[in-house]
Amino acid sequence: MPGYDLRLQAALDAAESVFAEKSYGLATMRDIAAAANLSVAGLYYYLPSKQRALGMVCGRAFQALSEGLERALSEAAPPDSQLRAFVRHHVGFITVSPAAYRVLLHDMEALEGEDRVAVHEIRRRYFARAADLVIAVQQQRTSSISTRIATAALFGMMNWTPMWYRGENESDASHVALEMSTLFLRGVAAPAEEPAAIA
Amino acid sequence: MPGYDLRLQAALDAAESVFAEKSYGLATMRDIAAAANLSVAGLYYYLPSKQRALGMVCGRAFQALSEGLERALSEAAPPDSQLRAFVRHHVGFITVSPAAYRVLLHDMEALEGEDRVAVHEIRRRYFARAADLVIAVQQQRTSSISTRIATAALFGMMNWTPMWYRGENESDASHVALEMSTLFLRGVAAPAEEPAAIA
DNA sequence: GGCGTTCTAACGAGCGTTCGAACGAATTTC
DNA sequence: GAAATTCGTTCGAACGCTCGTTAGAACGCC
Repeated sequence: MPGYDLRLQAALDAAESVFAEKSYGLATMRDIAAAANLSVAGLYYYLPSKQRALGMVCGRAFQALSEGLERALSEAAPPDSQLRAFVRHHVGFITVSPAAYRVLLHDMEALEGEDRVAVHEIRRRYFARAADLVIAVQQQRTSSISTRIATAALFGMMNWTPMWYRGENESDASHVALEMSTLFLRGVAAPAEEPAAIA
Repeated sequence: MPGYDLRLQAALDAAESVFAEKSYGLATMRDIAAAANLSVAGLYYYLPSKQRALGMVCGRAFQALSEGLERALSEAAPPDSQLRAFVRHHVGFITVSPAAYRVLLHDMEALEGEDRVAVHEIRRRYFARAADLVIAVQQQRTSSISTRIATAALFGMMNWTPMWYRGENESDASHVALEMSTLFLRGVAAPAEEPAAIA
């Protein structure tokens, strides 16, 4: 029954946008039902509860984020290019799906039970993947900055994007990604070998 | 009546920590009352409403943040030192008052009416002050990165700190601030004049 | 006795959730 | 071929509960 799954995704879209706009605690099932063009009881045919709706929204978002990452990284080989690809993908996701990412940033802490454990595990893996890239980049250089802080700084600058980015087309987003990865790569340390020979 | 103001601050402390832990939407006045060791009605003697409590918490936090900034910047003259002082102050505030900063990051959007306008104005000024520092730093260098993105990246890496920082003493925080400002200054561009003379 | 402070108890509203009926399009029955 | 039946889907209406907020009385210190 493809019709059911299509309407489930539409219900999750509605929940996602309402959570993103009002935050989980202030959002009501009546808000979500209105956004989904359903009655409240009609909405419950697709979403078992408000709490599970949050879990499904978060799970769906992180799933898309993680799958996209593997696709993006498979196209680049050297550490610098891999890191640039990672930033491009991450910033791209944030700008293409701002509502989904707002929920992940803002409301993930409101998860409980199994959903909380599962989603946190996906996130942990995603972060670990990024940390590995930072380590690979640092190993090519004489980096004085701790990996822990460098990774955190990288995520910080990317995840702050929703607060100010108002770009429209995809080239705006990849421009942001390009400048951010440049700032990061240059900031983490000068390359071990300079382009011009020293002696 | 110094006793009143002391207990008002205690009530705001309670509200701040509950907001930080549960987020504004999920926090209840009963939670805050319990944290303040007051009955619900007793709490209302100090806080006119939940909404105004959020406004007062945010206002108090931004006030402290802004006042501390002026103090921190008055001690450093050259642009680089000023930016380093700014980062040290900002990261210091986040690590010393994590609850306050969590509320600012997370729940400020839930503000309404006059409180919203007033707090947003303080934030705008604070951000503008930081942007000026970034401009001053960039003018000393050949920076290829847009000021807008650079400023956003700087705020992003600093504001992400609460997500991972678990340091205890003040030296941990200033170490983080040092590495972050180094990453940023080095990343924004190479200095125009090298420390060693060129010709 | 007065006043600043705190309490117990309750109000009305809105919340998440559920019940039982009604819809409509297949599918079956005669 | 029309009537009856099934089943996935949607609905209006309501349940019980918790929320923010308030009234009014009691406390303790000057």
